[in-house]
Amino acid sequence: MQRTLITSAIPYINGIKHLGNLIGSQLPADLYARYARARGHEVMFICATDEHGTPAELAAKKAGKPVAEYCAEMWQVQKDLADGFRLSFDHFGRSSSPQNHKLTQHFAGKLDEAGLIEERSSKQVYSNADGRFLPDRYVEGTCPNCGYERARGDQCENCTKQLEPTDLIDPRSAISGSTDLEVRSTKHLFLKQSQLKDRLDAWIDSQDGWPVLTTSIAKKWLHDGDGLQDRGITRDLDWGIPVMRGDEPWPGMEGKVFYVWFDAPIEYIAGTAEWADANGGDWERWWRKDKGAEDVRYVQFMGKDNVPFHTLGFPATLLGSGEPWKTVDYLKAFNYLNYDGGQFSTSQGRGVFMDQALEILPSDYWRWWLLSHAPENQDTEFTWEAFQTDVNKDLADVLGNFVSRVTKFCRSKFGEAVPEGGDWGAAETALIDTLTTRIRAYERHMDAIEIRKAAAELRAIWVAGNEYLQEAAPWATFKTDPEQAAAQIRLALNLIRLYAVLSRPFIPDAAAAMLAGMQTEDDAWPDDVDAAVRVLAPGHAFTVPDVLFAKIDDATRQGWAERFAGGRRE
RNA sequence: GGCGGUGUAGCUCAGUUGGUUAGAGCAGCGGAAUCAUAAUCCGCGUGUCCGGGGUUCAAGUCCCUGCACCGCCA
Repeated sequence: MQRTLITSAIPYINGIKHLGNLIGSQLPADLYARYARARGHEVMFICATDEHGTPAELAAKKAGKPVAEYCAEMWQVQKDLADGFRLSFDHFGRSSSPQNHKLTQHFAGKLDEAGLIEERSSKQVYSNADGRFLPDRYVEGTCPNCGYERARGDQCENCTKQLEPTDLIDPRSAISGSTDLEVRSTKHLFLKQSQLKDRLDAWIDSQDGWPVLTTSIAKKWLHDGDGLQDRGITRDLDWGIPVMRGDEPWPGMEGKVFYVWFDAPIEYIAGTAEWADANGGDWERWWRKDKGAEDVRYVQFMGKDNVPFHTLGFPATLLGSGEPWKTVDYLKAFNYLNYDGGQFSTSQGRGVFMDQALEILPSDYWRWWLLSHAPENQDTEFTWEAFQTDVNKDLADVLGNFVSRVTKFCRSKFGEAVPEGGDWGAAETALIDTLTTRIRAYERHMDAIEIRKAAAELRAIWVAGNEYLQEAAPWATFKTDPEQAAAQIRLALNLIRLYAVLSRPFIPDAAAAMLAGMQTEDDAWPDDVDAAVRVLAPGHAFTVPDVLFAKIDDATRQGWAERFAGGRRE
């Protein structure tokens, strides 16, 4: 049995994600996971929340809660939304889990053993009023270059000049506004990625068929300027994974935690360990090549902004450890989804967020539109007009109406059971040939994770059913040859089951409703299409399903467009 | 500023290693059908493939250059 490990980039704990985030990793990962399962793969699909770092601390403070409590609550919120979108994770973990603490500390220890960790001193701004070190971006002040008064310590947003916090004039804490700041010396651990440059380069070269978007980003970071830079992997914060060398204390690092970007990808592994602890499974056979993971195919999904960390940062951790960890085999990166002529904006509340989306429509509408327009090759535009016409046409008219016309016609002429009698002829053979060709193409596109092409093929498969009905015209043949009409409608009823199986990765709820209507649990993949359209035998009872997809009318669409134009209130 | 990406039909997008009259869906126009969520099916595209050079027997597809938009810069 083919084994497939799938991870989606883990969403940050701070707040509800918008549809652009959803289509950038979690949703396509779910599509692939569902497809792989349908094809009989053994699948492990892992996602989690990314919980550490200063933004989480500040969000908790704003909410007036301890950070651990805040994260626990927000994890539940994100978990519920993931369920609402039918994201079929085998486990939705937390980067703050004990399993991740242990693994992150383990990796740090191994990297140190390999001579890849170096302690370095640096100067950093300390805020006496806040009682903490301030990350560069949380120091504000006047830009020495352009005089902008709200420049951040890493960069001036006004003139884009790269800055050091100590460059700022009249610096203050962005957290409290306090000007009681001082520069203190502090020690941090650095991962000497520069020493791994050639190994990473060779590793990337050895990958077959990676998307251009992926390799070009990775290569740029490897070769641009001075090449791959060493990276600080610790921070002076309270909230995070305490710095330890495996199980041992790390002298000089007391009170410090690992940087969120170091521990976050390790959560892919730790999340699998969380799954194993909860379900009694074995996580190492997914991740350790010496313990059974040699035959695993590992596929990652992420937005393009995440590519450097997955092609270089995380592999540096895995390869540098000197242990036989499973590394990614195929990495699928996405561009951005824009919203009605601009960007989705979390800060401005512009666009549709996951909770709002589920409030106004069932998840299948969103899943279908987003996946069939996935920003695979370039940024893609979401407009309400396009969403309305596409969803109405594809889901309500082409697919939903097909189910209606077939089941209702049968009910009125033959009753609610698959009719018997009659024979199939040239038209039926031609349809089965067409479907076979298209289903094989659909499989190729899904195997290659070419999502838009797969969606287009699936739609064409739906259309083929309508074409057949139009040509066969059972409503006409019924008048002259009821037996032939019975044979025709028998095939059409079987198409509903077939469509449910094929469509389930995209629209799981509608697919379930279709199978329920056909009163069958046979969801076998149609390796043999001719056999697949004979599963529902004469006499098999069915029910007419409710309308699968209600249409979106113009007034409703306009209302949504106005409601989501901006200014979401938290 | 540096780097990267994008620019193809009214709209959203496909166009493999350069090779027959540049494609799909939607929208639009015309027709057929009437089982169905006024839902379906068929037919219809003379598009400076952003502009300008160049390589080639042949370029949307390669090279140079200009323009526009977008992103990234740890």
